[in-house]
Amino acid sequence: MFNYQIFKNIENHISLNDVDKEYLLSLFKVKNILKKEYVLKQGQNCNKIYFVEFGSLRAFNLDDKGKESTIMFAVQDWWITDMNSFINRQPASVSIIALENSQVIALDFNLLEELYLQLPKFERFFRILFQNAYIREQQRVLYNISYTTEERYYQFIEKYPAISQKITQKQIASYLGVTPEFLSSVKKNKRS
Amino acid sequence: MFNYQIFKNIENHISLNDVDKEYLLSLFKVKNILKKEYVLKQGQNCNKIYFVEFGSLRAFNLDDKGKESTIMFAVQDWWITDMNSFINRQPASVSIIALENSQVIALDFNLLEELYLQLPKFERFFRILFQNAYIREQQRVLYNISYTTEERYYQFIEKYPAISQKITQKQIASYLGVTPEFLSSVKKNKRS
DNA sequence: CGCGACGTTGATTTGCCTCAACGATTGTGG
DNA sequence: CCACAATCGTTGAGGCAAATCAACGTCGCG
Repeated sequence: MFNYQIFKNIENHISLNDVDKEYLLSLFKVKNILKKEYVLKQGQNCNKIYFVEFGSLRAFNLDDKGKESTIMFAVQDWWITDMNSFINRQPASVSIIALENSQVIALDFNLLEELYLQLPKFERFFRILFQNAYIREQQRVLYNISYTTEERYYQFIEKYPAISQKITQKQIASYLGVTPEFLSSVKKNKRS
Repeated sequence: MFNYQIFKNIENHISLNDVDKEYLLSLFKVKNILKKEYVLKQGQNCNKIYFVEFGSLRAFNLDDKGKESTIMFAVQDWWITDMNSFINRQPASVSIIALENSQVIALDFNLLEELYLQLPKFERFFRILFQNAYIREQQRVLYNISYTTEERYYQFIEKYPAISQKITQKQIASYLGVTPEFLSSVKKNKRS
């Protein structure tokens, strides 16, 4: 029961004893999700944060013109949610969908708040988690505003090879913020 | 001595007694910065995080073609650093410069690590700080890849009026990732 | 087998950049 | 305090980057 991936993930930053793990298991909800099944739908209130035990998910926004923009992918060992919706109790601006059959561990907002009080070391764990997430997003902003599409494409597949294997060209394009047609033409003019 | 802005900022999320404040004061370095003075130069190792007591700063990347990309602005009551450099001990990918005469409070990386150990409630404080920073950056990514330049311009000045007052068109353009000339032409075709 | 989504290609249009020029503002040294 | 230099914001011409739209072969799935 204790050999969930999530414990290893947490123990990268803080230590857990068996009592902690028992307690955590009482908070977690393990969910199996089918390919193409939605974990969250845009507009809903998102009150859970998810950890991917195995499989892969995609979070994307759908605008009023029908254009999809991929905010993030999550493969094994990643955390994912609509953070603004989760923290500030706002309607979600993204949907989260499974790219393949997956297993996630869901942690409810109120239970997480309770966890912070019961085991303050989780403040540290999530401090480090958010710190890294912030760094990643800040670098992504820099790439978006200062690099070309070609550069961003190759940076993406080099930085996230595990993700790149599981997704389509169309999905990478929506992550980069370009059309699939344009990404296709960029790839044709191979790396100079 | 205790009436620094930074204490109010911290007390938005955790409570401080006078002993805490004394201790904090021993960690802080208060710095006055002149307009156009650099707080951090790209390439250096950044081992400090800064809180803006008053004034305003700008963090920007300079690429090999001489193009500036503004990563963030910080006015009174904001925290700013090159987070990747600060946390991962990497060379900074941005410079930070004062837009006007300013006062910042600098906190050293090692002293912050010490602070986490001495006063664990600061894990909570920075957990919340990074959580919010992550949410902001994630929304900025979404804006970047799914909205037009015109939309992003008006969103920026509505969201950050205090910042908008203090900066030039050129700086907004470099934050949005477009040229000053193009931003100028966008503004001419006023909001339809 | 047949449908629908995907990846590609090409033609056309639009968004945005580059470069150059200009007046207006700001800053600076004498 | 003035004169000059530097930077800023704007405008316009031309070129490239990227979107749009339509067409077509391929593949996975029911």
